[in-house]
Amino acid sequence: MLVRKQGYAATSVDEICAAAGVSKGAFFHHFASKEELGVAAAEQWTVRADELIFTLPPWVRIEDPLERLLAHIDFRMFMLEGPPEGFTCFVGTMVQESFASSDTLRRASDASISAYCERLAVDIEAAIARYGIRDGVSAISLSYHIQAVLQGAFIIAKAKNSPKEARDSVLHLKRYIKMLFERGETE
Amino acid sequence: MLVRKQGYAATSVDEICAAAGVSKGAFFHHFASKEELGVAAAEQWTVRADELIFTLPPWVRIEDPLERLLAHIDFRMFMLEGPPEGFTCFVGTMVQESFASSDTLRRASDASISAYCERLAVDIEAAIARYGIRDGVSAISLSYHIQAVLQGAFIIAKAKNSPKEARDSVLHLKRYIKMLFERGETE
DNA sequence: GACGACATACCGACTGGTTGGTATGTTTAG
DNA sequence: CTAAACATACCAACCAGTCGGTATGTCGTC
Repeated sequence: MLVRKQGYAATSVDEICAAAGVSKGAFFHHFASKEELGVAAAEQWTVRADELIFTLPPWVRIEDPLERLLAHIDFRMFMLEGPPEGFTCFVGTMVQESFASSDTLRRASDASISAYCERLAVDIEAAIARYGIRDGVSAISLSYHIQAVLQGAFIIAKAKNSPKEARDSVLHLKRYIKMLFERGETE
Repeated sequence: MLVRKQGYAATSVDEICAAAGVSKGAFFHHFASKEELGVAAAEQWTVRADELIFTLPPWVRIEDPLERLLAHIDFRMFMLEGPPEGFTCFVGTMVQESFASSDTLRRASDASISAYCERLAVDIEAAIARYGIRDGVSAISLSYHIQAVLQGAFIIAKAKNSPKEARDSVLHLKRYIKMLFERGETE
């Protein structure tokens, strides 16, 4: 999607229509406003991201939940190579633009991010159940932390116009997760 | 600054002029374009952030570099309370909007972020020299990781409209740093 | 199966307002 | 007197959103 590359505000309805090959009349027939498109796009993004990350890749069938989690991190790190429109999180970008101007868009973005984090927390929970974890860290808070590191890595990668520093940051995340699970007490 | 709250694209030159109490003529007398204002704002942000984080707070005079680093993390976490315009990183937000449309703005944002990270790396380097660190982690890469976690935490806080998850993420970062330095081999 | 009544999908010219930027005039300081 | 600092009025381009119109069903009724 164009909006993913350019941002929500920077992409006009005319551009969207031209790229999608539809008329402006058709656009406003299906969406009452540009904002409504943003909400729909966020919902679709939730579905697509879930597929792309939790369904399609082969490593999602790794049995060991901790190994699966680490493979997940590796996968996200691998995505940092290549152009920003390949790794950028659509809702992460949109929420920064819209949280001040549109609560509707903010909520839609939040819903998408939360859905991802809650899905990821399931795997983390399984890993904790099997291996235990240090300091009684909760699955959901670690999940949000992973999300935060990734979002931050995207920003660094865009600013640097290079994936190097971002990749290193995700490596730090991976090391942290390993450390949390090694010697973690099973309760 | 208004741009910090609303974002670069979402803030018009007229608004900026009204808020600053100057006429549009005066604005374009000082800046050739809106983009040039963005660059100047990024430069000013570098200075202000350095003061706000590395000069003014009392804890910058803590002698132990590791304790100082951890106090720094606590400080950033504390900033997450309160409204977004209080904790938001101006250049972090701007780079997301502009990296696709203006390389000039992207470079200006990068310069600001890099300046912060390099300054922080000095403290980290001192901590490593005194205590050693696990896995031969480099000061500058840890510095960028800290930056990434903070930027990511800002996004989460904005999406959730609450600092809770973001605060927890920074706590994870703090735990990670502690773990890196505990039992680190001094070379 | 023929007919009108109504609904849905779609088109693209148009509008009112906003945008970044300019042209031109006025004030102020050295 | 001059040049920089500022103000005012203005512009063309662009923006999201509207509106009258058309083409294509798809019902119910006789």
